[in-house]
Amino acid sequence: MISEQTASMEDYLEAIAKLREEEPEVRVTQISKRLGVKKPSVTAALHKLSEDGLVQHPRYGTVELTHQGQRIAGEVMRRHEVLFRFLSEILGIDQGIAQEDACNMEHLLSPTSLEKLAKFVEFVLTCPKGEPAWLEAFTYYFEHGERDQEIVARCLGEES
Amino acid sequence: MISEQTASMEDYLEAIAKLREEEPEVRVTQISKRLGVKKPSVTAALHKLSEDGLVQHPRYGTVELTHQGQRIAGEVMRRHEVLFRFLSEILGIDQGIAQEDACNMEHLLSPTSLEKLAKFVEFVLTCPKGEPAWLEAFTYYFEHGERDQEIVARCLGEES
DNA sequence: GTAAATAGTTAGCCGTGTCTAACATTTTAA
DNA sequence: TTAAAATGTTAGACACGGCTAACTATTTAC
Repeated sequence: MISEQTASMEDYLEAIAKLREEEPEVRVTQISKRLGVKKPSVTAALHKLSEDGLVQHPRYGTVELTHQGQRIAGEVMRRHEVLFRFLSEILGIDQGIAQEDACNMEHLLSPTSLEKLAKFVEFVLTCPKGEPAWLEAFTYYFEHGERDQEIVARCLGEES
Repeated sequence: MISEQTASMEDYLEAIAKLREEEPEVRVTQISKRLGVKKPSVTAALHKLSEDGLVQHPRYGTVELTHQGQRIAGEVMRRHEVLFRFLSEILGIDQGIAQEDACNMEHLLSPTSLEKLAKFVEFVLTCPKGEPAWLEAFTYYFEHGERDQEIVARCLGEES
């Protein structure tokens, strides 16, 4: 019942959880394809996760997450989601790259940073009147290398 | 002259570069202490980096980065710096945790995301009139769970 | 119902990166 | 100048997480 998992094991848990959302049965071959690893690697990983009480996997059978496994998979997916949204929706990064980066970093973000980042994303994207002026200003700044004075003035409002 | 390095090797390069900033001579023991690994691990790493043309290291001697090594170390440090500033100065995360998270993620951020994030940090922190109102608004939002209407109004300016 | 195809496992290998124990070198200080 | 301390290396082990080759079990199709 060990819960601290390596990045690799977290990837397996996440893959199983995602596959489970798509199909009623999860099998070694699906996991293998999804993660781009060979089947014996999956078998080995499942064996380890099984020992840690995170998956159930009868020989030649289907794969199920235990409650613990689901909990961890959920945490990983949440980190992925938050990172992905930050990268794609706030920084405006191409979705493919954002997915890749989120996949890589999702194993390393501390709980503290996760919560702050989640709030930050939520704050920005649920801003009254939609996307705030400063996000627009950032896009302009990134593309042109300098600020658009008109947007800046709008951003600063009556303080300017 | 291979340049794609693992996270671990990047850590060594970064540590050497940082130590070199502090002292005129870099030795195995310093690297060992800084990274929290035993000396034989350092020796092994230096051997590999030496083969890749990234460090110079005579037996029992001091460690120097080659130009290539410096270049890579510089890139890692830049990624670290950008991540750290984002986490600590924008999200307002405790410096210790921000350092840790930056250390972990610095090996994984894609060039695209790095540039966007760098611009984002620069944009926010060099905003005319200092810290923009929305950063203040975010802090309030994070701490209280809801928006301060007065700040929102200020943030939105004449658009509201 | 049996043969072929598919799915899954086992065994054994490899590279990475860590460690300890033992040895070698260099530096320091008496 | 030489003995002790500090520094660094080598050798060998181990965990992790991939791989291939060969085997076993299950499913499919005739």
